Formats: sequence, C-alpha cells, structure tokens
Amino acid sequence: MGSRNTRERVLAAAGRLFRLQGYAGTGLKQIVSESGAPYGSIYHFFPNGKEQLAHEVIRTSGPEYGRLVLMLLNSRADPLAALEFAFRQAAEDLAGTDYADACPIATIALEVANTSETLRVATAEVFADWVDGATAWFGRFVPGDEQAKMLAFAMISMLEGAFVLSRAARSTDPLLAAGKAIVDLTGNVMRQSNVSGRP
Amino acid sequence: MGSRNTRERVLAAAGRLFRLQGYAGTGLKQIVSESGAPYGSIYHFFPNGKEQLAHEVIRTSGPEYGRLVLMLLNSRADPLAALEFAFRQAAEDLAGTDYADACPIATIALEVANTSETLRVATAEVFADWVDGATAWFGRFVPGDEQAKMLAFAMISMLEGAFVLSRAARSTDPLLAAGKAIVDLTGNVMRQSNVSGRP
DNA sequence: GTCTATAGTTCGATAGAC
DNA sequence: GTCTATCGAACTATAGAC
Repeated sequence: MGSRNTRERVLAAAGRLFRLQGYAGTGLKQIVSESGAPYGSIYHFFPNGKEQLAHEVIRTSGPEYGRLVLMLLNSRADPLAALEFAFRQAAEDLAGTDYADACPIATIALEVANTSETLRVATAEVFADWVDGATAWFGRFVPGDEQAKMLAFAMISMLEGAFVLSRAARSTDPLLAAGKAIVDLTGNVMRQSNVSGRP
Repeated sequence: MGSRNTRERVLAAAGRLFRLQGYAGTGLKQIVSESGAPYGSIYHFFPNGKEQLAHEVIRTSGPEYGRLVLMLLNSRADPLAALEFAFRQAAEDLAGTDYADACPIATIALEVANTSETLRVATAEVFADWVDGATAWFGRFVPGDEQAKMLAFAMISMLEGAFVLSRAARSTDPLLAAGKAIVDLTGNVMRQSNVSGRP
C-alpha cells in the first residue's frame, strides 16, 4: 500500500510549506495539493487535523535538523573550524534555496508560543534537546557544564536570530557574522580554561 | 475628530496581535474588534488593506523598539554593564507579559520572508537600521568598523534567537545566557584591542 | 479503508446606506 | 466621510459514497 508513502509525502509537504509560509499561513488544501494526496488523507492519518499534523512535523523535522547540525560540528576535529564550517554551510544552504531552508520550526514556534499550548510545548522540547546535544558537544572542549551550556544557548540563539535577519535581508552576512562571533566566543572560553592564571 | 485616534488605536491593536499571533494568524475583524473601531475604518485609513496595515506596523513599532534597546544600552556608562542590563531587562519584560512582549516584527519577518516582497523589504530595512545603530554604539568602545559591526550583528541575532527559545520554553534562561555571551564576547574584543601585541 | 463532496465558519475586501 | 451589510473565496472539519 502507498499508505505509508502518502503519509510521509503529506508530512514532507507540510514541513516545507510551514517553513516557507508559517503555520497559520498554510492551508490544508495547499498541503494535499502539493503532496498529491487526496484531501481525506489528512484526517485519515492525522485525526486531530492541522494541529496534529504540525505536531508531527515539529517532532520529526526538529530532531532531524538538530542531527544535521551536530553532524556538521562533528565533521571537523578542531571545534573552532567546525563552528565556522557549520555556520558557513547554513549560510550556503540558505542562499542556495532562495532563502527558504532555515530552521524548520522557528516560524511555527513564534506563531504558536501564545496560541497553542500543545505546539508550544513540542517546539520547546525540540529546542531543549538541541541545547542538550550542543552542551554535550561543547563539553568536549571546555570544562564545566555551565560554560558548555552557555555556549550551547549562545550558538543556537545566534543561529536562530541570524536566520531571521538573513532571510529578511536576503543576505548571508548576518549568518557569517554570527559564525565569526560564536567562533570568537568559544575560542576565548577555551583559552581562559587552558591558561590557569595570568602572567 | 477622533480620526487620528482611531487610526492609532487600530495600529496599536494590530501590532499587539501580530506580535502575539503572527500576521497570517490575525484577522482584520479581530483587529477592529479589539480596537473598538468600525470595520470600514481599516480600509478608510489603510486603503491597501491588511498588507498596508502590517507595513505601517513594521515601520512604526520596529524603529520604536530599536530606540528602546538603544536607550537601555545608553543608560549605563560601562558597555558591559549596559549589555547585561539590556538583556536582563528584555528577560524581565518578556516574563512579565506572559511571554508576549518580545521582538515586535520577528514573527512577521519569518512569515513574509518568502510570501510578501513588500513586507520583507520593510522588515529588512528595520533590521538594517538596528544594525547601524548598534554598530555606532559598539564603535564607541571597540576600534574598527568591522569589529563593531560584527558585535552589532551578534547582539541582535542573539537577542532575536533567544526570544524564540525563551518564548517557546517560557523561560528567561536563554535570554540571560545570551546576555552573558554577548558580554563575554564584547569584553574579549575590547581587551584584545587595548593590548597591542602578544608577549 | 480511500477519497469526494460539502457543511459551517471565517477570511479579506467592497458596495452602498446614511 | 462613517459605518454596516454582504460578497466571493478561502479555511477546517466531516459526512457519506464507493
């Protein structure tokens, strides 16, 4: 049966459209139209309608994007080179997709923060997992969980914020500046911990 | 005549609702309902309808928020204390308004980045003005326009991104961590420029 | 079980009463 | 000029044919 296939095509189309137009700005008709599925499929696979569909988009594309970023970070042995590479890659992906492929859940997160408790919690859990993963990654290079967590918050906030500015300006400058900033910040934290005292 | 008054009440209600629910998620009927204005007032004051209304919201609340942040930064002589104060104040404002009062145009910016060229350009211009203002502010403490501009991008990106995470988690932790990060980063840049060479 | 047709509501926008 | 009533087109959700 193409069931499983249809379900995933609907999810993929919904994810793409939510990223591009937001949650409220995307209609179910447009989703089935783009995925080539009949309208009834939505309520067959997602009985709770649009909210359940968005919930599954958040819980699939969110962790998926987190794994992608971690993979970029782990592709370089030097942490500073890895950070620089990850942000440059994010910038190239963004510019190469007509400034569409940024964070898959940020627009939804802002839209639903005060309108749907269910979806807000789902986005919060995704971000929390990202912070945990990034904290573990930074923990390999800086001592102390507080400093690693601070760098994790800084990196993710910087990435999310730079996505807002870069998409608005249709320029990779904010993302590249954000990459330089997190590289500088991380380098300074590493340097401070390697040197025990001051001359 | 209460005309001018009605127009501003509509603008205020629209700004409030766009921040809380986004652009696509807010209906014109809800805006006139909350502002107490008759429905026809929208098309009387904003002949181009919803898009023109959003355009004016962006071009009024955007610069207004930029001035607020610059005022917070200028309220302390020490730049690091000023940065720490501004981010702490943003965190308190957010928590004190049920996590509603974050950036007035970020949600709209993400929603319209690929759907309305007119509104995208409007948000881009607001962000560009913020970056210019912040670059001038940082320029008072670090030498070189490139470094000041990098810090300006970093500060604004960090603020915007931390707003996303803090609103989703209903926690001020991301904003406070972002504040600590930009303080550290700025302090390091200032220190590096005060010391001419390395031993 | 898969899909179509449609109900019921709300949207942005406008015509026309006053 | 100010406002009300309503339009046509979306929307989400569902009932029911096949």
